Amino acid sequence: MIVVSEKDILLLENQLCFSLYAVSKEVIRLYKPILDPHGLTYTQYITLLAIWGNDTVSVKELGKQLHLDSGTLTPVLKKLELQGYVNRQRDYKDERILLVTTTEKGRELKEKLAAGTTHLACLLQVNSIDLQQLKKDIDGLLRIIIDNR
Amino acid sequence: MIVVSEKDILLLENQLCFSLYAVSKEVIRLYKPILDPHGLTYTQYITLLAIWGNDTVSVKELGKQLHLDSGTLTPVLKKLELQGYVNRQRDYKDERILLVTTTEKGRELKEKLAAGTTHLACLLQVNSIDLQQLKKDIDGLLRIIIDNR
DNA sequence: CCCAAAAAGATTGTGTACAATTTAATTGTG
DNA sequence: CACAATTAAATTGTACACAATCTTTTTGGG
Repeated sequence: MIVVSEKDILLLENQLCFSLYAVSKEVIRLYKPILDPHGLTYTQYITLLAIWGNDTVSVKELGKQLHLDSGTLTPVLKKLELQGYVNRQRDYKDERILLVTTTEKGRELKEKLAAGTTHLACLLQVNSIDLQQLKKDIDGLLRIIIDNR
Repeated sequence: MIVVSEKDILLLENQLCFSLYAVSKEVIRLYKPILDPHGLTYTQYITLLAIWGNDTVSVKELGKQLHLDSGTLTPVLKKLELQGYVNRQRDYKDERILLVTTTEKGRELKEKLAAGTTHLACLLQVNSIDLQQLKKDIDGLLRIIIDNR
């Protein structure tokens, strides 16, 4: 086992946090050419992913799944509505709750995006890293952090 | 080997990109209580890490190490200078280049932060994940992405 | 039933990120 | 040497991300 000495802890290249930060941004960058033609940002994209994974979903539940709050989601959802990809309407049983659903145009977009993202997955998969295992490890770390807070 | 079917690719929970995005934000959140008392943001923190790792460094080289451009770095560096943690001055041999160095106050801050971040590392290390290996895998992925662009 | 507390979004303000453009300095080529 | 091309930062504009606050609606205890 390699131990990082006290002295070296504060080196950028020894920081797991920075590796995560950097790779996250680079992966988001990979999505840009796929999303741009549809006028989508990455945040809009993952928001749509979450919406597609739920028949009907509240902003609060979306925020929980996406690790985002209403301050971020409200403008994103308004934009997606403006683009015609989602519907926003209050729950008639509880007017505090805003329910979000996908539209027909949103469903069509989902079909179109499947091809591009499959291509992206292949681009990475040709290489030697086990992405499935990597994702499991990252999700494990995520769980530990969330359970400890 | 588990294969994700075409149909399930566009599920949020199957997206490696989202796991990276989420865990990166959560790890940054962990740093907040450590950085806040010093009036530092996470971006300022990693920028300082990079500066501490170099005697003298240009904005361009900082950007390369941090995966950030001058649009992000210029205001961050100005703030760090205002707080007294770094010096900014043009290279007398080439006035286009801005050279950044740490100050005595910056070096003192480094000492103070070492304790907090060691604590943070321990908080995660008690658990079952091999963070060293995880970092290696993430850095491997980062390398592949960068080499392919 | 009434009203304080809680809950869900929306809003506001600050600080990134990053693309695109601008400015100033330097380099390379005729 | 002159000047176009290149380079390094800074600036501008847009879109998050998140803390803090505000508004509206609902809930729960007396």
